[in-house]
Amino acid sequence: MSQPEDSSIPNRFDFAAAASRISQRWDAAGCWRATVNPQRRPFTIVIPPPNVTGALHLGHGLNNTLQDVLIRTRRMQGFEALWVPGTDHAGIATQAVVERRLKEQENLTRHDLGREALVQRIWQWKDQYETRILSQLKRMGCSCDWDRTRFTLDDRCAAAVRATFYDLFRQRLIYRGKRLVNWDTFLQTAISDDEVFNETVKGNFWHIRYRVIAPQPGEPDTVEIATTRPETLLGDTAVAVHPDPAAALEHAIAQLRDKTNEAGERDRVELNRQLAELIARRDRMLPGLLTLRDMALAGRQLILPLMDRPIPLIADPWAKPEMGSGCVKITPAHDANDYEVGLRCGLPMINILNPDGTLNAAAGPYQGLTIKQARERVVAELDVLGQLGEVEDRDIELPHSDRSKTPIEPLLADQWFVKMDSLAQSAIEAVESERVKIFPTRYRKGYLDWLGEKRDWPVSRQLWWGHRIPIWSAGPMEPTEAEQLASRVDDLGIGNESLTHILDHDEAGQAFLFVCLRSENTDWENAIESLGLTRDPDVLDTWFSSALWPHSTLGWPEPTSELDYFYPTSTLITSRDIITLWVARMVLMGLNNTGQVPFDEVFIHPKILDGLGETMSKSKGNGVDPLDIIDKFGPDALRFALAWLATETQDVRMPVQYECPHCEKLVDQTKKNRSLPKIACPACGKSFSTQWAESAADRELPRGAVVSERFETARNFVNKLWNAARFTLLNLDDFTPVPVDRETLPLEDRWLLSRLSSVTAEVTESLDHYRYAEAARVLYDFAWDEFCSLYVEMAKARLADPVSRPATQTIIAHSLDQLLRLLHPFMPFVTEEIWDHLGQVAPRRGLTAGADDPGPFVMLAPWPTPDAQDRVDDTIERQFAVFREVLGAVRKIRSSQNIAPRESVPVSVRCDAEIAELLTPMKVLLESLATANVVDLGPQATAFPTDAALTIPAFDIDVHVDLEQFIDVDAELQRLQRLLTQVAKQITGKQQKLANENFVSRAPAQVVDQERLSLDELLKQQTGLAADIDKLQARIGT
RNA sequence: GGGCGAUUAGCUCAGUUGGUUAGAGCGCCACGUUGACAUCGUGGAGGUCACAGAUUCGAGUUCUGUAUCGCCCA
Repeated sequence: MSQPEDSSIPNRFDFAAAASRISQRWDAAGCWRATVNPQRRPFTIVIPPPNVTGALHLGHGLNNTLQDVLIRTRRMQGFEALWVPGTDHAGIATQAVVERRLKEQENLTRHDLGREALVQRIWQWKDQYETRILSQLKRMGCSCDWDRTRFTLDDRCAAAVRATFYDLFRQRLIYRGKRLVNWDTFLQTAISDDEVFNETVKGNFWHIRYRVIAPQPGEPDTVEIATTRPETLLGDTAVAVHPDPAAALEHAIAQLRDKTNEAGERDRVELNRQLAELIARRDRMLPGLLTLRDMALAGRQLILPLMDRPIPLIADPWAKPEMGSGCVKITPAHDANDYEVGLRCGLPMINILNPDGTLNAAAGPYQGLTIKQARERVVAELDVLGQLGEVEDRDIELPHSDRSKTPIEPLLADQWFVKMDSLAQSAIEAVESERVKIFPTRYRKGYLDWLGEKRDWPVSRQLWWGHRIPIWSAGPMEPTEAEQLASRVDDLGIGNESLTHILDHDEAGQAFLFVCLRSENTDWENAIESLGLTRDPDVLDTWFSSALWPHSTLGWPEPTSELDYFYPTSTLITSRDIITLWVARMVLMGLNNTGQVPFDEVFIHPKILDGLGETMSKSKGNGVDPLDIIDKFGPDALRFALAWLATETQDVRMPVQYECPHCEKLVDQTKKNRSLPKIACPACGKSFSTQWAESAADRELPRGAVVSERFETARNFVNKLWNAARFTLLNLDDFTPVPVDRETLPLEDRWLLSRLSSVTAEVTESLDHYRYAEAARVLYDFAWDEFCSLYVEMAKARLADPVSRPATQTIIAHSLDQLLRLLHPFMPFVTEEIWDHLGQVAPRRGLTAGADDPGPFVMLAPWPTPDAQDRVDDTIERQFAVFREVLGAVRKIRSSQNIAPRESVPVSVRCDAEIAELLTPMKVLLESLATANVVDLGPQATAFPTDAALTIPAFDIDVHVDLEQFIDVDAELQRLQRLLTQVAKQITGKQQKLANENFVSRAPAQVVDQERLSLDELLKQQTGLAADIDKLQARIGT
């Protein structure tokens, strides 16, 4: 054996140096590049484009690791594998971030800057973070086709957006309408329902009396309502009472009664009390409510306080007789429910708000006030008038903008909508028919339910950052005037492939002309504007462009060869929170634009939570930068750990610590410190910086690495692989592949090849079904417990023997080669680095005659397939299972006796003839791995005079160790007693089971037999143990 | 209020169709360092599988209910 000498291979994998070197090699060779290649089957993934609001965190780390594992596997499997990278402009989020900084750092608003300058600023921000994000992905090893990097606001995406908008507009699937939107008064834009969160705040419930105009005898002269937003009464257009209060109350009572009957003992008291109260309420209030109902039907009107405007008393089921006074004020322009009432009853809708949240002219004397000021004045003046009733304190669920964190005002506004009816239906059918398969399948329901509501999609955003809506409009005007204008637009001669328009009318009969242009063209735009049309100032919802991502990135609407070849894409890998916002919309837009689904499969992966169980997010500051982990543990450890954790049902909890760069103490990340730019170490008192450091002073501090013990396992695994490879490489210095005759190979070689086949099949199968964690576990266990701990150990002796050395080298080189391929998708850097070294000492390797040239990159090497020759050999795998049991038994006895590792012990193994035959050729292995001397093996083997024994009941084997030289009687007695207790417990259990008539008669005979057999074995074991104990005690006695 | 998921060792998580003694990593204990690896090796301790019922010869696994936590929707 050539002595493994001090070589150039270090005993730790220097991932920092290797990673950049390997990345450069991949880049130079274009390993990640995909081209239209009819010789191969395509496999395509589009990245869920990270938004450019900020840098990536571990959630993205997981998402992109899983994509890269898949794309690397498919590439090795011979597919033309394309992974399209890119980023998302994230309209409102990015603009909000930039605006916030503008305010903080320069005390300027976007209006101070103007549209063009603000957009300029946002582009700068985008450039900075796009660079950051792409470099994060590259350092993680993501094998995207970087030449195809896209941005949702780039020219190609813009062309796709324009073409889509034009098409939908022409199909009348885009329309303009007045809708109640969530108005963010801070950002001055409408935001979608998905960007709203509810927060409970302390507020009041004001009771207000409205006077009745000309009440008839027996009728009240005021009607009381209650509201949490008294200032909105300025926009009231009605007060409602329930049309059938008696029935409504009976219904409420019946419901409560049912609930009471079903409730448990504990809740019943409270429910009964509520029930009594409700019945009392009915008795007390019903006559009054009936009167009010009749008044409404008779057309009675009220005087709106402060505005002195008559408004009708109406009958509408929105008024709940079981709540408050039973009457409710109706403000259709500022409340979603009231809006519905307004539509039902044909009420006027009076908008009292300006975009900035101050009141407008419709609020009369209150014009110009903020909402808060108006509220105070309205309440004060009502009080003076004597129309203010009770004022209650109350917790109120108030919608807030997720973007500005300020309260939302519901506001009636002109918006563009996408009509969802047929589009949503197509996306529903795509999933129901399994043209798009969603994994895990439980996520189908949410997708289908959401689409099933078919709510029209408001796509206008009152922002400056985004795809500007390609609509020019004129109006209101007389219909004839509009028609004339339309024909003048036609006369521009742009052609109806590029320009389309519609005429619309409002309730008052006034006309509007809307012109849509299919592509960007300054001349046409100028011509249209010279006719007096003006361009819509709004931009489109970000998701509009994201919805096109799978086809726009491949060139649509141009009929590119890429689109033809790579589309539909194969798999989309994303996280569950955007199934509706994004996945559903991609499906329906893909179908509309291309007639095909955008992807065949969707895999939804778990989320990474912080140590407190909260999702990581940029705004919370608990996001861990993957680069921190890479710096500390290496990119392979990051990836392997994330894949290892990505099981199907559980989100991943990831407690992290900062490592103080001064004293190396770990500081837990907490709610308090997680968003600070610098942290003072509680141990040594010195400060260090975090990823949030911005000021020059903070940046000068040494950086505190973010660590988590959850990456250590993977880091250690990388190192284990590295060292197993190092051992192999050091033993291949004189290597030339030799032909291998499988039939005559030593047992351990055949075992390893069989295991390699099993593992290949398991890993391939797991990855095909997105079971990343399972694949990672199988590889980890195989590489560590079987390849390293067993095979490498067994190979040591054979490598030392010149006769067996060449064949052993051939097998170990081949096995390492295969293992590297299987691990490559998870750990691309360390495997590529080892591959390079392996290529130098074993440029040709493998088991076929003459061996193969495996090529310069494992990244491009063919994925292993278990072929017929390497078939799984169950007999050998069982044989090794027996062997490992025997090995473990010897080691356990040694350990319990504290026998020094170097001391060889005599061993005798009693077993049946068949097992003896299996184990005999493995005697040498047993002796070397257990430091033992096997003196007897077979049915005739017996105990030693001074003996320690362990029974392996599953195989009916007794392992004896001669303790003559080593006996520690007390230790041995202790061990035996412990065993005896365990065995006795099991015996009792089995005896009870077998005494059970039901079990014996009803369980399958096979199971019963097995129980009998194992009871017999246990009893034998018990007898043996008792005898051993007696013997030892006798020994003490003598 | 509706939907989905979770609850297994001190911590973070596996556990396939119900069937021997419920596993892993980390942490803990004991022993071990002259050659691949201390980012290591060998062995050990540690679990009423959230709780209560039901089905079954047999339940971590199936069903029902309860509690707690998380996410989504209203």
